[in-house]
Order: sequence, then structure tokens, then C-alpha cells
Amino acid sequence: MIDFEKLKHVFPFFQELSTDDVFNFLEHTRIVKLNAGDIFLKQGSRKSNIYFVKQGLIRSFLVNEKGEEITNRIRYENQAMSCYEIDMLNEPSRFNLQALEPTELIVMDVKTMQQIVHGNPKLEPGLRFFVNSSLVEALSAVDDFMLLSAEQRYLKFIKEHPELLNRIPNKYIANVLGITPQSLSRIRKRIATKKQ
Amino acid sequence: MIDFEKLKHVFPFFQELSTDDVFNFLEHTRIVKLNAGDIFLKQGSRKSNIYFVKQGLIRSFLVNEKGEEITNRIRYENQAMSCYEIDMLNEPSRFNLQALEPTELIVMDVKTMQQIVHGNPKLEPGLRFFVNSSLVEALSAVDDFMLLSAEQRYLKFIKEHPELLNRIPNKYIANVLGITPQSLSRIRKRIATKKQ
DNA sequence: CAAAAAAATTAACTAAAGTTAATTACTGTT
DNA sequence: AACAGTAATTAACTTTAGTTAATTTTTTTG
Repeated sequence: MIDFEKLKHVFPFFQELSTDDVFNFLEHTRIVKLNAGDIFLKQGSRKSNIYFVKQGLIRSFLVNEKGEEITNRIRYENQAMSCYEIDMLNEPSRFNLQALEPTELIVMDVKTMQQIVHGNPKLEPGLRFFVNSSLVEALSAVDDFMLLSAEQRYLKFIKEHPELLNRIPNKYIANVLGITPQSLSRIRKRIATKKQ
Repeated sequence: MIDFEKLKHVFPFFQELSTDDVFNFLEHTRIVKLNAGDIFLKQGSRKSNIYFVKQGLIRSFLVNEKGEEITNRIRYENQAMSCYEIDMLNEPSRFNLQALEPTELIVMDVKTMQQIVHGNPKLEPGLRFFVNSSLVEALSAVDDFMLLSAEQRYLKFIKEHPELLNRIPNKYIANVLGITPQSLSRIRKRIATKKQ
């Protein structure tokens, strides 16, 4: 059973909607419960879903030519993950999606979602807000890579996501910062010795 | 006078619109003609416009604490530039916008554009396509910073934007790649000697 | 065309990051 | 508590990038 009031908090754009609107929307979603470690989308897949994290923590990663896993995105409560290659470029996913904790996802087919949202103008602002926010986040991340050093990016990361520090291994953070775990370890040491 | 047929090519999302729809949209735009070097938006500004490049070449750049100009975005024909800080975060622009060639821009206030587009459902798909494409581009750029070396990013850049190579100085390309002009010069030398 | 300005390259040096491998610390399990 | 597996750190070394400055090349402009 879906907790309607809780969902309004999870998805701010539900706030202005009637119960009917929300239920009509949620009718086309399904809840997926995952254990830590479960991979719910594999590299090469073309399943075009959008995944809202209701509870838990997920990551997107690929396996490079050396066989190493490289994590490129981390999402937690109230955030959404999608694979832009599948939705927008009509290509198979380059990435795997994996739960890192016991996780509950609200899953919806992207095409279905678009049909429903565009069929009900009251839903449009919510989707727009979501896409626009994603765009701002991505553009801002690009600027950070261009303008900040790895150390500065790390400091910004822990400032903006302090709650993640104790939930994910540093090696995932290193990947997201675009550096190796060894390099992050050195940066952390540098920062620690500076502070004293 | 606006060349309607040309515009349909410039903005693919106009293709399916009636002449009336397009003129209604364009009524709220203005054409701005710039000389090479003209700065048309200054760091700190809150003018929330969207700039479509009809002809020419523009860049976004900031001046860092050392007084150096750092270019973070380059846009040319058929592309659009906006300042996400102003539109989405309600903050003053961190960047300057400058024409690098004699340039013609179609300028429109973002709020006005949103009103018009949301007031005419036929215009919605065009805006959505634009925002979604921007999102894919930005996410892809983030992935490139995480997964590719500076040399690989340069090779990808010249492959995807060969027409830019002879239109902008290498130092701007270096900035966009997140490296110094000196470092790009070394990379170019490395590539040149590899090829023989 | 010549001078001036800007851009690109090169060099020498320093700092940071990648690589490989070993060691230490931590976590989860039985 | 002991073990195994994973993560984090450290070290030694290599490669790449940043920094500062000089030099060469290219572009602009009077």
C-alpha cells in the first residue's frame, strides 16, 4: 500500500495535486523492493524506466575495459535515476544500476510517464521542475570539473552530501569526483593535516 | 525582417507549427546584432534571457581570482545559451557572455518564453526537446570528465566539433576541457607525434 | 607592410594524479 | 572471537598537469 501523505513529501510536485491525480499517476508505477547489492538494471539493457528512490541508496556504474567498476552516479531518498542513453538517444544503457542498501524504488516506464503527464496538464509543472533541476545539477557539475581542483570538488561534495559519507565507500566518491581511490586517500590526508 | 523558412531550419521544433504560431512566438523575441568581442551579458547580471544563435559564435566565461578569463561554454549556429543561475536559482550570473564573431542572436526573456510556450500546447514539445537535449548533453559531459583522460576528451571534442577548430583559439578549448592552454599544447604535440 | 598584440609553443620546474603492489584497517559472517 | 573479504591507506615510481617565464608564431591593426 502506498502512503499518500508520505509521497507528497517525497515528491514536492505532488503537493498541488488532488488525490485523484496522484492516484491516477501512481496507478502506472510499481514498487520494487531490493536488497543491498541487487543489480536492477544491467549494462546493455533497453528498459526505459525512471526510478524514484523512496527509501535507500542506489548507484550507477560501468565496468571498464580493465574490469574495474566505475561509479558515476549516486542517488538516495527523494531523488530519481534514469538512463539518458535509453530514453533520449535510443541506445542501450552503458551503466548498471545497483541498490547499495535495502531499497524501495517507485518504478515507471518513461514513455508511459510522458503520456500520463502530457495527458494531464496539472502534472506538467512537476515533470518540468524535475527535468530543469536535473539540468541545473548537471551543468553545475560540468562547471565544477572545469573550474575546481579535485580537492575543491571533494570539499564541495562532503559539504553538499554530508549524509552520504557514512553510507557509501570512499571509492565510489572518488569515482564520482573523477579520480582514483588512492588519489582521494591522499587528498583526505592532505586536508586532515592542513586542519590542525 | 525575419526569414521564416530559414528559422524553421534553425529551430527544428518549428517544423510542425503554423505560420501564425511561429509569428506569435517570434513577436516576443528581438534580434540582436553583435560585433566580434562584444560582451552582451556581464557577470553579476540578472537579465534572464535565452539566446538563440542565428549566426555567429558566442562564449560564456568568468574572470577568476587571478584575473584570468576561463571559458566554460561555446555556442554557435542553431544552438542556445542561457544562464541557469539566473533562470533556475535566482542568482546573478557567474559568467559573461561574449560574441566571438559578428553574431546575430534571437533574444527572448525566459519568463515570457515560458508563458507563451505553456499558453500554447503546440509549442510545448519544442521546448521539451530543447531542455531534454541540453540535459543529455550536460550529463554526457559529466560522464566524460569522470571516465576520460584530458587527451581522450580533446580527441572527442575535435571529432564532435571539427568546425570549431578554426573558429576559436585553442585556449578556449583548453578551458572547456578543464585544462590549461599549455597542457593542451602538450597533448596536441603528443597526438601529432603518435600519428606518424 | 610593419609594428603591436595576442596566441601558441616550449622549457624547466613543481605539484598532483595514475599505477602497481603491499600493508593495514574495517566489516560481516559463522 | 576468528576468519574471509573488502576497503582504505601507504609507498615507490611513472605519467600527466599546473606554474612561471621565455620564445616563437600568428593575427590584428595602424
